[in-house]
Amino acid sequence: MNVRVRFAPSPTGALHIGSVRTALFNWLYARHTGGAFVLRIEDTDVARNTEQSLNTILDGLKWLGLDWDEGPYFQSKRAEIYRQRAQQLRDVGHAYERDGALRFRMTREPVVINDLIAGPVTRALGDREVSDPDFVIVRSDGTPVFHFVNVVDDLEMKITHVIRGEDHLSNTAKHIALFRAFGVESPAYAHIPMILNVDGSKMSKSDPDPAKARLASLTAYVEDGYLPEAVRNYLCLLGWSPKDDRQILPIAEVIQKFDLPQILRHNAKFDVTKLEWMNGQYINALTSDELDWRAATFGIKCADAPYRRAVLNLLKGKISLLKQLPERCGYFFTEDFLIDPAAVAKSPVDPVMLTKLTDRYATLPVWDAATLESNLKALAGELGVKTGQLIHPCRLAVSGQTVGPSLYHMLEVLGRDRVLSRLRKFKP
RNA sequence: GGCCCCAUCGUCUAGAGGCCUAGGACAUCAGAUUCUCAAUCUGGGUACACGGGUUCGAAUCCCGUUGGGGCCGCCA
Repeated sequence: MNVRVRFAPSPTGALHIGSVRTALFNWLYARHTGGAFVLRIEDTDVARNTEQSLNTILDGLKWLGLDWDEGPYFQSKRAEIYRQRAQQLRDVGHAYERDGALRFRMTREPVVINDLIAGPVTRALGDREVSDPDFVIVRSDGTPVFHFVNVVDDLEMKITHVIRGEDHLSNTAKHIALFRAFGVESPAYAHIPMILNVDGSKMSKSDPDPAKARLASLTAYVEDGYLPEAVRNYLCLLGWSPKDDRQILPIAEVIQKFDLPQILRHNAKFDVTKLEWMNGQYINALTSDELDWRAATFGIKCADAPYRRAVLNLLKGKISLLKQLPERCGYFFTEDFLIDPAAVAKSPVDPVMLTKLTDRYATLPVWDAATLESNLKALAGELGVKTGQLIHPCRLAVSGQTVGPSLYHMLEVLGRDRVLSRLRKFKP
């Protein structure tokens, strides 16, 4: 069978992280089967749609590397198709008008949904549905409703597998009834469980808690300096597993192993802490080139490219988010860096010793980490002090902080001129 | 209220009746190491929701309870 799947978001604000996972699973399944990944924009609710949020969707998918094979199709441009399909339902007696709206004559019998993930589900009518099982498919203003256009498009676009959030599982009975009314078989369904906040609440873009609301949008991860590969990898592991003990997986391997029946049936909680760890792993694995251009988007700009790269290389093992870069490496790029008062209080500086270190460093024939280390240690020995008594003040003088990369490597990268001038200028 | 889905460490998961005194990862705690730690390494603690069955044997199968989630719109 020629697999055709689709991602069908509605352009209302930011792209929800749960939608992103739905898109990812659709994409994975398409790539796994060699099928087509179709992008369809469900913009039938004119009042809520914006042009900007369409771009948010497209940019988000591109950022994650989820390329689509067809579309985007816009429901707002397919009115004629819906009009004809509505007429078809009228003709076969499955739709009737009431109060100016067109209603679908829904089956009263329980509907069996053979879900690829949840298994066979028998959906009976609820109490409120029993009293009025039929539902509106075209509003009195003539615009079609979600359940209707969703089914019509899946039919017209020859979608073979509908992979979507579990929030649609109950609605699927309506969709299957609609397909039957059209006289065709419904596509296969795969309802993937939801992702929730760690506290079990729903991830909502409009959560009253701003921190939680932020976590629900893909934008937050882009802004915070997550790598798309890391976000994608983390999302793959929410409800799916390679079944060995690895966490970091090349996407090609996920594509090869991914399949619908092994998707877990229970909801997953979104643990941003683990994602951040994973992001650190991905950052650390970045090549110098990749890190360089990504850092540029986080404000790391310095005309001296070799120096800039050396700095980034030094820092990359110590950060887990790209947005940490400016604060962690600011002192590499300016002489006007801040001397942290707390750091001064923490490690008292003996100016005499610092001067001796400066003098010794000034005479070094070569300037590399090994030489800097051996000389500092030798001086500490001559002065009868612990290396730490030279190291900490030195770190403070050249960086203004108590934490940072290995001192000798840091000095090597900073270079002789910067180091000596900072040591001479420093006043505790 | 009705209908539907689900239930292994705090979190993501491995586990498809004996290999489980339940494995891995994140987090956490302790120790080690280096000049610092937000790095690295080592080690520890922590889970089969509960109650009934079925079976020689159940985390794994069945039923119930409890708990969580979803849907019942002229929103998507």
